[in-house]
Amino acid sequence: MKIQVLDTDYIILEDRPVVRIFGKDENSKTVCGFARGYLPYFYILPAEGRAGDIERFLSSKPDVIKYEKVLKRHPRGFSREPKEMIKVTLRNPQRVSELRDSVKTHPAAQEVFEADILFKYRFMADYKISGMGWIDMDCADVNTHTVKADRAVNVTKISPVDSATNAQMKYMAVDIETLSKSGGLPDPKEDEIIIISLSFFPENRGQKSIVLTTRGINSDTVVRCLDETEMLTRMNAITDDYDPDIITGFNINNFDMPFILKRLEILKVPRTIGRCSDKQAYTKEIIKNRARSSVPGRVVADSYQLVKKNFSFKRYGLTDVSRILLKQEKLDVAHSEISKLWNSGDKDKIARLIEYARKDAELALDLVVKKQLLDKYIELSKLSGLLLQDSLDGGEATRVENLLLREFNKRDYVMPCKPDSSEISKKEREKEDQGLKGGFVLTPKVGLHSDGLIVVLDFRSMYPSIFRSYNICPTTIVNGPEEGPEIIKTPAGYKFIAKDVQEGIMPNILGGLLEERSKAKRAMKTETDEELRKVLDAKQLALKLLSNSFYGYTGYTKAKLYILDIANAITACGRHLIHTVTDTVENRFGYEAVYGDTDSIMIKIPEKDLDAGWEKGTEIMTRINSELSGAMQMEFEKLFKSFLILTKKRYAAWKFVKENGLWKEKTEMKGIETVRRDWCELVSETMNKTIEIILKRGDTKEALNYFNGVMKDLTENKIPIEKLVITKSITKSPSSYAGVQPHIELVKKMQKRNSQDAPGVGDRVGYVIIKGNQLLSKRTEDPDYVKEKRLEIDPVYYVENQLLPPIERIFIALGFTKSELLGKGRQASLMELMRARPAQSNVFDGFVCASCGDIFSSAPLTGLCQCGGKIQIKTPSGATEKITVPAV
DNA sequence: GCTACTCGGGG
DNA sequence: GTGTACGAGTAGC
Repeated sequence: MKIQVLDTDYIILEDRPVVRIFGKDENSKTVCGFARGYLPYFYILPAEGRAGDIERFLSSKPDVIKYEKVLKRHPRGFSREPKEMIKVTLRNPQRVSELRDSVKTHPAAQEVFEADILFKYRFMADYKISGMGWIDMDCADVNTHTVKADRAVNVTKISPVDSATNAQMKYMAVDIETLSKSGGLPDPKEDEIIIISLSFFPENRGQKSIVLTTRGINSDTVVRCLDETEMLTRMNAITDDYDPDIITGFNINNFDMPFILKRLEILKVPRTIGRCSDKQAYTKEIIKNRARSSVPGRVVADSYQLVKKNFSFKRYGLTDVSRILLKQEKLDVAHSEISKLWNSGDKDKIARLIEYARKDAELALDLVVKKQLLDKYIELSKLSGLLLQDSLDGGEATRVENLLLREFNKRDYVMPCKPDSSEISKKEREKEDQGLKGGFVLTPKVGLHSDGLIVVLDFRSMYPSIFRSYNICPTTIVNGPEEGPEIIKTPAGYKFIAKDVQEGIMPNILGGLLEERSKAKRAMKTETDEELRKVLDAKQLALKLLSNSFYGYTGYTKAKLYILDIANAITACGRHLIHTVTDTVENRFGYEAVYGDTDSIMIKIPEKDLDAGWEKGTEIMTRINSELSGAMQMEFEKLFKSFLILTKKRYAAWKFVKENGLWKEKTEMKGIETVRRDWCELVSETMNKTIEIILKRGDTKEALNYFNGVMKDLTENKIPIEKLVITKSITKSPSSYAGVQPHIELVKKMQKRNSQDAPGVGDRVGYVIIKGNQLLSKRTEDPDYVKEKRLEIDPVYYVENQLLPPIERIFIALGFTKSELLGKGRQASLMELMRARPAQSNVFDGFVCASCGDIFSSAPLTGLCQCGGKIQIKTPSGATEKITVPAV
């Protein structure tokens, strides 16, 4: 029988482990296979001549079933011969850590290997099983009540099957509504769940969603329950019946799942939402705000976490995320309204709350299903071997390590154990002293380049290719004084054994990954089915991610194979390469390299026509590549028609790419933020427009005029207030804030006006800064209130604190001075004064009234204090400068 | 310019 | 479960 592996775990039966494999067969039926007879083991390298002592020690241990001498290769440092090690086999995985720790401290043991590999992964590695991979099992049906599956079987033989297909998965999204007694976030110890909404893909018995509730009216998709206990019991029953493979929800890992599990525990309802009755689901909060759930036989995938990892947005609330990604609206119910609706006694209001909950679960589901958010992680599982759950939750190091284990074992190498905390701090100190140098960044020719084209050349997969071309691997590193033809010396002087003597494992793995990636990319070009094309793209991305993780892994102090020399060897090769290329381009070809970072170089050519530039770029690429070794080649894929460089790592470019013989253009920005959560929309809009004018029209004067126009509109109150709203969130009760914070001051104000509608803890407050002569933080105001009362916004604040800082960087790179930037005119001269002072000296600290001593962060436009006194410039020393701020 | 600390998302 | 844990963005020197 063939199944796709979704999850594995093990149970202990008669003091021996039984591995359980949960999967889906070709008809998408659920299968659970039991594999008996597989036992945990690890390796010991005895100190010189002390193998006998180790054996005597092991023979005294009742947990040990057997031990035997085996020949294994040490993973660190090149050696021609394997070493004699002792392989210990135990009966129970749970006893391994104890034995491992006692062996580690035994004086006759030099090093212990593979003694910290999860039993299920030990099993999967030995049987070549990957998460989401297909296997063929010889098996016989078995009767059991311990697992919930369409079929349960005893497995006698397993072999991996190579298949790119995926079984149809069943998805269920969960969303709960709760009421909070405290007023803050609900607490499962205190507060109960009032609504559970579940949504399904594919449909569950013809229904897209079901809402469980203790109030409201029964219908096809609304189930009225007596109490919370019944609601939770029914949720369990629905889960059993529908039998989802994937459980999702928006922020389910940090809210819904822990909440539900805690309520189940408190109400003594079994927590068996997984595919077995003998193991409860659990969540563990690792560090604050970082919980992870485990539901046996299923996968918990948090759509919030998936969106956050795969898209770059300003905010990640369900409202914004579904609007952008799904073009769907969430039903809006402010959380303060939930209890009002719930307790209203009004059927319609309760129905509205029910539909709100339903929509939330549907959106959470749609995100995962419609945006195919799991595809990349499914591919990562197939490649690395990790279970899907761990591909979703784990980091890059976990993936690399799991893959390394399999590949090392294939060639009789053993993997080291993870370093303990004292070893990690030792490595951190080493890394601190020796340092890990990064890529080389060419000094940029700051400013606008629009007099000709820019040819952009990149090394494709630079670091992975360096592993390959220098045969860099922990297993090939040579540390002694040896030299000679068998040894490759890298530019920084690190040495590795030549590939024809012995190929490194990392170079070998990377060769496979790079090849697979080009295959996937090629297949993508001809694939017409949109769905399949997306899967190929996910695979291609997974391959890129995984191959790019190897370099970082070797420099990660918690890695089993952290080797700083390798990380340093790689970046040094990279710097050497890009250096050589730059030198060739500038000194031999006679072009100007205007910028470059790590693996890329931007070359200015006189041609202005795109096709001519394309020809020239290709020629430059060919000339460079003919001088490089075959393994390291540069690619020419894009031209910049104009290129605005602000500093290292910050630039904007008008990019042109040739696709199927046609030119496609795009603005490319690196390191220039146009959206930031503490900037109002006007800033983003003005920045984008300014950059666009500069790049596409090449007219810096026009850009400046545009900017001056925005400032003018601002002072003349012509900017819609919506574009001036700044949002910040309230994280704790307003009274407990130590300092004065603008948005908190506004909340206090709003509470005084109407405590009912004032935002509370956890809410985001949108505010604007209005004119006035008080401290900035006192001049925050509710945008609606401003509209209603026709208050004026403070243009000085918006120019000074919002617009100017980012825009100034752009104009300064273009060679403008601040006074040119601020223009002339009465208001502007004040702005100029405010701007100029802190730049000249850093004694500027705000404004002060000469008569009453009131302090202002920005000067009142009247130039006078409320008391009528003159405003002067204040310095930190307390001394007030004699300069009086002119009135406007 | 760098390092330390905070906060997200959910009700 | 043979366990292990974030990361961007902002404030503060």
